[in-house]
Amino acid sequence: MDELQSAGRRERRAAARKSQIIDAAARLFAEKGFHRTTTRDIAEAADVSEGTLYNYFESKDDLLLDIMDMLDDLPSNPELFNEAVPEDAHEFLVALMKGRREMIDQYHPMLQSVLSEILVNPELRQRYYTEQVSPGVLLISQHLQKLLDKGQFRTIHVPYTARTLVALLLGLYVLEVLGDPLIQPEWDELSDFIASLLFEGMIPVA
Amino acid sequence: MDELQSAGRRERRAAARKSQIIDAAARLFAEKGFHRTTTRDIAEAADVSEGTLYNYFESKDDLLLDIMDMLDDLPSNPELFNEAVPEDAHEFLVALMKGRREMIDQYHPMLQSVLSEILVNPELRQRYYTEQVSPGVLLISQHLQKLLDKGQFRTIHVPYTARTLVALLLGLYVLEVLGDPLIQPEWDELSDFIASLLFEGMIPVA
Amino acid sequence: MDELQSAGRRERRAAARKSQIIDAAARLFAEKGFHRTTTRDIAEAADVSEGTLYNYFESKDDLLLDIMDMLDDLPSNPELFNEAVPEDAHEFLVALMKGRREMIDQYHPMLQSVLSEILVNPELRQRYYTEQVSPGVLLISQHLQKLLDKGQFRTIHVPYTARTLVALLLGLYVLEVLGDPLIQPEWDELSDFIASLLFEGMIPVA
Amino acid sequence: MDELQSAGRRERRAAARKSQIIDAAARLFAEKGFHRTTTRDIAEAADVSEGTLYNYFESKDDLLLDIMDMLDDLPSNPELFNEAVPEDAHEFLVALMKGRREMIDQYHPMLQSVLSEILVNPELRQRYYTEQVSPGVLLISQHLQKLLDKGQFRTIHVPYTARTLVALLLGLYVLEVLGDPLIQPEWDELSDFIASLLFEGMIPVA
DNA sequence: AATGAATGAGGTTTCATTCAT
DNA sequence: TATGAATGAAACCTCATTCAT
Repeated sequence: MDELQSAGRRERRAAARKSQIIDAAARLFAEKGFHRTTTRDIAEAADVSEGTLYNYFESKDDLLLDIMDMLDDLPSNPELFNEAVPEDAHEFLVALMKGRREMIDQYHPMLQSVLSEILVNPELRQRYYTEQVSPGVLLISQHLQKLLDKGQFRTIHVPYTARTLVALLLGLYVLEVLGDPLIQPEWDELSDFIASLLFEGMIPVA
Repeated sequence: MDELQSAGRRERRAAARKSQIIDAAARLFAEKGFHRTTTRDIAEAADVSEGTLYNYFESKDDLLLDIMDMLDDLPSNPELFNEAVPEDAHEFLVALMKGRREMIDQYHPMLQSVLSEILVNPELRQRYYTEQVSPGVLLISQHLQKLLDKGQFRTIHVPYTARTLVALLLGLYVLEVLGDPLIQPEWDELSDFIASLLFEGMIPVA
Repeated sequence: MDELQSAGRRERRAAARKSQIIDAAARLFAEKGFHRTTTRDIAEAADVSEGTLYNYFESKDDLLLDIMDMLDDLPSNPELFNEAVPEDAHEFLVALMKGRREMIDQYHPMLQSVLSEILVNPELRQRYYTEQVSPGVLLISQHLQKLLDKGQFRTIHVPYTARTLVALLLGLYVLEVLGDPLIQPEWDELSDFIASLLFEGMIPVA
Repeated sequence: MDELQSAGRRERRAAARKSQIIDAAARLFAEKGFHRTTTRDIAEAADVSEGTLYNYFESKDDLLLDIMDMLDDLPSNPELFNEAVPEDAHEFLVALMKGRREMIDQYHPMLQSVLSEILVNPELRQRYYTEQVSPGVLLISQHLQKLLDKGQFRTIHVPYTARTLVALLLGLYVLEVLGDPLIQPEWDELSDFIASLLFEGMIPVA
């Protein structure tokens, strides 16, 4: 039992180290990009030696993959969808964006660092699409279908709508990263506005 | 006149070389990313020596900046907006997306290579926001205002709407880059769908 | 105490490495000049890898500056002057030249490598003048003044005399470097000769 | 005769070009050193194209050798010695230094650029010693001998004296190059002082 | 004879990774 | 397990030289 305990402690310590390193790395990757961040930078930011990095990660590339893994395991998204399925369509979209906001706030460095590399690394790209985007589209599609079944929408093309929503979320994030001063501070208002835009349309009523 | 001629020819040759190099570089940057592309790669792809690269560009970074400059000078966007202002709001959005499609098709490598770096290079990011995103938002805002004045819309929040549209365009592009198989082939249908979504809304007509 | 010991050992090893590299570099610089010596040459001569050079020196230029720093810290010169002030003027000059000889013998590669660059590098030149030449002139001036006060000389122009001596020492070194076969082997005789030349003059005694 | 004339003109033009290039090169070599001066720098300073350099010089190294050749052909030194042999020893030294001054003033860039390289290039070094230093020492020795024969000196060791003088001249030049503010402006006074120092000595008369 | 674009060898420097302590 | 000095491959870039015009 002593062994088990110490083994457990060791594991916890190891996990803590790992996340300490990942946090530091993700922050730096987001700030300066994966390639402009040296392993020395990471080691210093994580307050370990360079050698130690390699006790926890096979390589610098591996570190990035582990950051992606973390994003896979995020509880936020699935939970949001599985637990509370708002009856109201407007509420659904607002909730979707609220969840998105929380995710961004919490994992912004990871998201940004990963997104940049994904755009130019075919391997990562495919993995990200398969593990993140595609499931996201599917999940939204299912919800849309449910809402459709409940008669909340006029007949719409579900795959198109799902992609429109995903694109919108992605695009807002990119716009925010690019420095648009409006997105982050007015997220709630924007959510509300977009929801009404999408559901009520822009055309003047009669 | 002989001198003028040969000077003109030389200039044209130089410009041709420059664009030959830029094309090769942009393609490689899009494929493997800026940092995984070596100057040797670029030289080989452009069928010149590495030394020659530096007769036309100060540095590898400068090459990326020059690619950005090219995007600034794109005629497509301004033209689209200045010439034909569709009376109809639906037409407007469809035209907007058509123009976007053409731009992507023609400059895809440049866009992709630049976007990746922008996300993690504060300097580039600000420049891109100032020179591309911000003017884009403004242009769309003005058009929306015109259409609003003509009574084509119910009262909407113009800055929010403009950002929604820009985010949508950006997001669709990112989604396409990430490998979504639906975006590019069904762009026209998607355009039409999005237009009707935004204008008529999703709510079933009473 | 264990830590202190290992820290001390590490420091000593680092200092040893540094001087091992500096020695190799100075030798090569003296042989072939700073610019014809590659970092690879230095690495090989110092029996380390090229990468290791950069763990100890910021750049190749920095290596040269560090060689200059070493010359600043030479104990020989100050000691010579501070300790034994020969009463006799003749003895003074002979001692001066003896000290010079020892310095040359010990630091010849450093001196030669530095001198060549100094001649064509304004920045280095100024630094060398300020840190080496000027203090040297001052020191000699002070000694001359003392000897003058003691009535060992007829009235002379101290600044001119100091410069004459410094120029003579510099010139003899250059002459030796240029390959004059007489300077180095007959240094002692030459010292004696120069001393008597300067003090007794060339004119036949009435 | 027409041909001869044009051939002559061509030759003169070619010689002019050559000296135009040499002047520019020597100036730059003196300013920044041989190795920090690029062929492009030289071409620009000489107002020709880089290609043209190679119509007049085999290589950049060759350019330096040609600068050395120029120094060989200097009329000043031989003339000084051959023509006026001052009867008076004091006058002799003053004249020697005056000639030296003129040579420095006129050929300073060449001298400085060549000297720096000589210090670290064994081949150049030997050539310079053989062609410049050694003959200089010899010439001075002969004059000293003549003066000695005339009874102007007490018995001195001629080779040592000659080297002392050459070292002094060399050293003063180096001191000047290093930035000593006194040498160049007070050259005449210094000459006079050194002459009296060497001939009358420093010892107080009786 | 003059040009200057093209070349490519070779230089300095960086940095991910290893390994002895 | 943690360290950090050592490594060396490979990157970017320079520049003397060539050659078609």
